[in-house]
Amino acid sequence: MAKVDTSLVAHLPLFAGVTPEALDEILREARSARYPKNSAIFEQGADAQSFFLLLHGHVRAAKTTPTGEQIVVRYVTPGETFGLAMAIGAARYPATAIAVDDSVVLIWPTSAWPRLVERFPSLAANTLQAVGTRLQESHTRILEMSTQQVEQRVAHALLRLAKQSGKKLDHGIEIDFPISRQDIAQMTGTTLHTVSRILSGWESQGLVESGRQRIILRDPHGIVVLAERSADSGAV
Amino acid sequence: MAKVDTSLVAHLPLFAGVTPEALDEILREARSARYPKNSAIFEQGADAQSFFLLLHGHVRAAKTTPTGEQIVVRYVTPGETFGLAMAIGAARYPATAIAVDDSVVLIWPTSAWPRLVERFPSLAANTLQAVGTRLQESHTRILEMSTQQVEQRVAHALLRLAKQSGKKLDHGIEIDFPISRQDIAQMTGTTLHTVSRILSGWESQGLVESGRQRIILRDPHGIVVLAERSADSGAV
DNA sequence: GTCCCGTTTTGCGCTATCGCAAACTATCGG
DNA sequence: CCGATAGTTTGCGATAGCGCAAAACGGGAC
Repeated sequence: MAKVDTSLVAHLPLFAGVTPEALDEILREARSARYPKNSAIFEQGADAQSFFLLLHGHVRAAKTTPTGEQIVVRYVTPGETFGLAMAIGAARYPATAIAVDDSVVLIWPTSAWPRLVERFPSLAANTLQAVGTRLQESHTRILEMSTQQVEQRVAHALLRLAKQSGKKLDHGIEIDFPISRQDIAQMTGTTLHTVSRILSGWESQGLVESGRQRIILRDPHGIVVLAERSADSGAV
Repeated sequence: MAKVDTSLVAHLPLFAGVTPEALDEILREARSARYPKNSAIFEQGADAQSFFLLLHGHVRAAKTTPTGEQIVVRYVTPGETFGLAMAIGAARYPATAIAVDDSVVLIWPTSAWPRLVERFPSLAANTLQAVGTRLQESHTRILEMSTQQVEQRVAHALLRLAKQSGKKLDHGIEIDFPISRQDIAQMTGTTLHTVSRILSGWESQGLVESGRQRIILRDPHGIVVLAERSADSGAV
């Protein structure tokens, strides 16, 4: 099995408080794999046989209803873990994970988790922290969906994406992976039509520049203003 | 300090894998307190000086926007922990906790957490599991808010409450603590007006019986049917 | 027993947003 | 270079649910 270079991952929060030797031992249990753009890493409902650490690329986690509607649960960025079904004692994945870009991941068998946690308790503590943060973010999302209009929610979503995966250009911030109107709709609880209308509007105001699966925030601050604007303050 | 009886809490999932002696040691660091109905246990934004385990009663965790709108994040039932800001590395509480009934809690100083986790790693693992489950539930809630109509969301919310805190009566299931239309609205992302209308409708169909801060599901199965009904299938 | 206050009910107009339909357009494979 | 395909734009009703307002109600405090 190809050995994984510890220096690539040693600095990750996940491994905070883990000695280099221990890290080496942890990595020895992992294998790495590459997933091409648009390929599925695991499917909702499938046996949770592995958990993952994203090294490179971007992964979209989406949850589907019995009737086929989807929401995007989150975008995974390099350095984050995903597919931790075992952390909640679930035997099956609660969502589907798709590589939105060519992606490289480390893969551990789920069965290794209890042993790893026992030998390296800080893994559990670090994971708890990560999951707690995500819970936090979930609550914020619920709060937004409950209290804000679609335009503000979209603004917040874009700002979050830009912060997480924004590439600074001289003329703005570009979201660093392919993302469609539909994806944004599924992040904000609306339809691709409404997202399209909103982005068209913003584009004509010079706030964004966008195209097929591509969005550049030309005026991030202007979008912050939109995001914070309370429902009434009228336009134009 | 009054000693807490270990037998009351030994069976909780939180303490799974913890020996009786260890449990004793953990409990020695806690104090207990009683909060009367409608009193605040902690406020959003306050210094997270303690974390809590609910022994008796019910606690509502709510998150407030800068503009004053609220959502109910969850209802805490006996045996669950809350106020675990430290788990996500936060120095302040992200929500407000209110006792909705006379409630009894165990209280640990936040500062004790790192030491407890180090000495008793299963605490971290168990907490991770609990937090993971809540993350899961959050995602389900987001999915519902994104894809279902208000009536279905209210149906789901009531069923969840009934499952969590339902008291079986011969003529139905009663939700075991005071809950207003407003509370349900804040759980489902709607207004108290709409909730009131929906409950009135259900009441006239014999599905529920309700009054001031009180709801009895007379026909739980009928409500399940409502909850699962897809958007189109019309009424009457 | 009576008063007061928080909760609930209900009516009515309004509008943000959906849903459907159709045209348009980049991008990629060949 | 060109056609096919997936993604995007836009128009036009339809409507679920909000927001406001006001009345009715129930329960506890004294």
